[in-house]
Amino acid sequence: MSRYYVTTPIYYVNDLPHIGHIYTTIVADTIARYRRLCGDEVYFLTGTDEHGQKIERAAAERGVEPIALGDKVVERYHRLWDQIGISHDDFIRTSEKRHMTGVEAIIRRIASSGDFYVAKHEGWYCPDCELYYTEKELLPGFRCPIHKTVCERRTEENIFFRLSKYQDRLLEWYDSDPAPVQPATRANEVRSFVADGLRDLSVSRTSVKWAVPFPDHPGHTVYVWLDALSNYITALGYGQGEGGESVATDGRDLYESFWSAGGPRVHLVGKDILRFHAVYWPAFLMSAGLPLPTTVWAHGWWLRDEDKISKSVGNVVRPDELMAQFGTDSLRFFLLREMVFGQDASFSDEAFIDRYNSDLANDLGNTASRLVTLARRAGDGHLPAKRGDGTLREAAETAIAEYHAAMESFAFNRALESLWKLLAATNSFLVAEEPWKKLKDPDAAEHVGGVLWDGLEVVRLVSSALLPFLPDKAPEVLKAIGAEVPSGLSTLEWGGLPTGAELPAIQPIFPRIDKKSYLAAAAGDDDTAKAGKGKQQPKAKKDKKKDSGKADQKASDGKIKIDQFFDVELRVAEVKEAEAVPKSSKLLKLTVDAGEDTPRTIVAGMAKAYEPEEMVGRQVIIVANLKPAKLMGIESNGMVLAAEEGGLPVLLKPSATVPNGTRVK
RNA sequence: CGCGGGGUGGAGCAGUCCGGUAGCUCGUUGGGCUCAUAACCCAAAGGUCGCAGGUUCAAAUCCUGCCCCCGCAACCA
Repeated sequence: MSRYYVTTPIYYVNDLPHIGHIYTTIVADTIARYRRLCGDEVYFLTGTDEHGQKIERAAAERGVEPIALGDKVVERYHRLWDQIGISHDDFIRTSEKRHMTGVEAIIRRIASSGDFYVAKHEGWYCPDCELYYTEKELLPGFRCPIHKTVCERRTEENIFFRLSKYQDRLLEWYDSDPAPVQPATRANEVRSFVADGLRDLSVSRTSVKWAVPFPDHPGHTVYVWLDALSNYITALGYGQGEGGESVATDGRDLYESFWSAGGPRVHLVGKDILRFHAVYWPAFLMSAGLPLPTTVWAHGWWLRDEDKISKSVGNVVRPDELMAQFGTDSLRFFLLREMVFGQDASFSDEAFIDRYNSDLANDLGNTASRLVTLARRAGDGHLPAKRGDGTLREAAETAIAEYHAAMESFAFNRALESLWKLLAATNSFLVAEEPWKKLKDPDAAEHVGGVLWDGLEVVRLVSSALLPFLPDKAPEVLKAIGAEVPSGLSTLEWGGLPTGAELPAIQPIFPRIDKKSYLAAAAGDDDTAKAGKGKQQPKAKKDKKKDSGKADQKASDGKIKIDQFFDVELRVAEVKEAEAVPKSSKLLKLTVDAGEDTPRTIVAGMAKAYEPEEMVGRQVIIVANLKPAKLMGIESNGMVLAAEEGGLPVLLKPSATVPNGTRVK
């Protein structure tokens, strides 16, 4: 028995919860429940990250206070976690006083070790965005990519953290045993990132108001990640005492118990934010002289292939609907069974249904069901009077041992596999024993009872082991076989099923899903959804990053005036030279004659469909009065028109040869 | 040399860190059973573990080189 601390990242309230958040949180919950089942004292933390410019701006757009925006999203999280059965002990919000006080305390400790310094930061600043852009991000002429206005060269004073100072200590930490960063491939990535050299980190902003004020530096606020990462200890009461010490909650000093006392401190994160957790956070803690986490575990992503989603009915992702229809436990089960923890995996309705039917409905549900029915017949509505303790016992003990080993290393899929191997062994055992043939034979009664008791005991063990995975359904199975819904250590030891007790009839706990009709219905929904949104959606997706101010020139019906069309100068041009652009998969550099004094260079995204050789001598239609732009460092003066089919361009050309430079209208 | 993921029976994937008869789910074929949620059991077919070298008694697994696929980014002006 020990103390165990497990956290999810705190989720940014700019985003509504999605499958990624759900996954991490379910994993953390499963770990927490497992540790509790093993008798550990567990503290499980999740929460929300609420500061920063994005929130500030999103709130301003809606004309509300940032905190109101946070409140709303937090409400969603609470509802969702409640629905999924997340058993967190605390939910921290970075907008809370307790957190902000704690952040201050951490910052003071870092400051006292001399790791902050003030320096100037210079860059291109857009006053409308209140943001710095790198030169790369700017449009030609140093214009803001969003507002198209000219950015100012501005200098800001920032507080920097001496991250570089911790390079060696971080490298040492990665190599310590047991390895704190998991899985190993991710640890290697982090190690090489650090080994390449660390630059000091700017940890304050003067442009962001919705943030923790930086202690002793009026006008500065704390960089969101320094703020956010601190939650892992501020939630435990760190730094909230008068002198910056930790403070007890409900009579317990949580920080002392779960952080500084030396038990496991596990951060679960998505691989996208590993760097913050495996580099910045430990460095902050080193500087503050505080203990580091024991494990930072980065998991993979749930993927879905856009093409597959639209083309094949079986691949539509709809966790909400699946949850609503088949219960949150089946989603929990799917996510943990299907993904090798640490790697990426893909999500599809079809895979979900297959898993559900074969694992939950058939192997678990049906096995429980056949055993209960048999036992009721054999025992006249009662559990067998005596235990069997036959060959299944050994199989069960092996499987449970494998399960524990897998759970210790977060190999959830393997833990589940072991349990399912045991269920298979049980079905196989039943067929070998054929208890249904001897139900009416009084001489065989004791033997049959033993066989059935053993089978049910396996179901009890498996269901108990599934409590962390299926907090809702596992107890149902246990009740259905006449077992206690257990707590404590002994639940996973052979022999917990009572004998002789009354056993009511069983109802299907995991009713089979009719895959065909579900997928057909889903396909129907999909078509309707497509018909409704079809027009804007692909476009909105493609342009979402670059373009948000373009639409305003169009009339509301989407039509333009003819003179607007004539603003576009289309001309016939002949390709004189063509070559592939080095290191580019899509671009060809063309030199074309548009009837002008000098040939012009156009860079066109057509390398996937056309070889440079076949372009030479060909006439194409170009937009001649397009503003020049740089592509892969080459200035392009115009654009070649093409129809797009299947993602590939198909060039336009005049149906008869005309002089170069001929106007097209 | 942009970053990352991957290439294992028909499909989807484990196994690779810590070499030792290649495994799971689904599907296919044949048989069995009839207690159970059209479920369950048995058997079979099907793989030169991307390619080529190397280390080793032994390589899917370790080393070297190479090929291919998929995301993302840069770049479809």
